[in-house]
Amino acid sequence: MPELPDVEGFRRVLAANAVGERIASVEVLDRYMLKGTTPRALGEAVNGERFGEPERHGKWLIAPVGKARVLMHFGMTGLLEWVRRGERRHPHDRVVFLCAAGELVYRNMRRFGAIRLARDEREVGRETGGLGPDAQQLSRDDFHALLAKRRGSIKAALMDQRLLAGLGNLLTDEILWRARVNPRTPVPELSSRRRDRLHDAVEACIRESIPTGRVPHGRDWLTRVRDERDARCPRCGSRLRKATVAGRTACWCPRCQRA
DNA sequence: TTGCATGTTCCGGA
DNA sequence: GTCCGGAACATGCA
Repeated sequence: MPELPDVEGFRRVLAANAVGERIASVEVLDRYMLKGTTPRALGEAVNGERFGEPERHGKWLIAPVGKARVLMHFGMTGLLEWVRRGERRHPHDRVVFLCAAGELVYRNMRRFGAIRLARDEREVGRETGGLGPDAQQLSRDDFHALLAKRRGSIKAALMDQRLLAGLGNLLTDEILWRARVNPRTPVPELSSRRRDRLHDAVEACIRESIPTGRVPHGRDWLTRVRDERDARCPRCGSRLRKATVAGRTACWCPRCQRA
């Protein structure tokens, strides 16, 4: 699941239910999910403290708890849920924050991803590992500046979290399809006008994904059709192409997005 | 049984 | 230093 819109949805789950709640204790069902910390250190940092207003940077959810920050990454199959106290555990529940009003559950089937702990605001950047600016609030000028130093394919650039944070495989394909840019295009070959179009597409795709809390399966989205066996372009009806680009399965329209 | 999956990291090579 | 491909990580599903 988790790309920027999904994590934004998890942020809302936390904001709507857990903010102001005091953490009685943390249940670490799978300590493998904890990276750079231990169940004990996590407990000592958060027990008795209250959740503050959560933030998101790229695919990371940042939950203030007292002075500390609990950092959550969801890998490919993670999610966050608010459940009633004493609710039966799901087999993939990994870490649970117990509060009086309910329980905040970090679930993750494949166990990619991590929960990290920053002792204060300053440690957040180090723990999340040098992320670029969040893709949701990236000005046109900043977008141009980022691409200016880039040489590889545009698909690789958009997915590079150190360049800009939040875009994954699905969202990147949507953006390229909307902007009518072939995923293999080397960044230096992109005209200024096409870079503008890409920036417009980044903004539009994110804006339209946020309310859903996922990459939409709407009428004019590749995501709706990309997994079909005879997938066709929602715009022109051409047969969609699939191939590995920048290490991931890219999906694009050979007619709308000519090389 | 094999291949693939919405993520990240590490390694070798160009 | 940059960039890419491939493998690895862990798990479930078609």
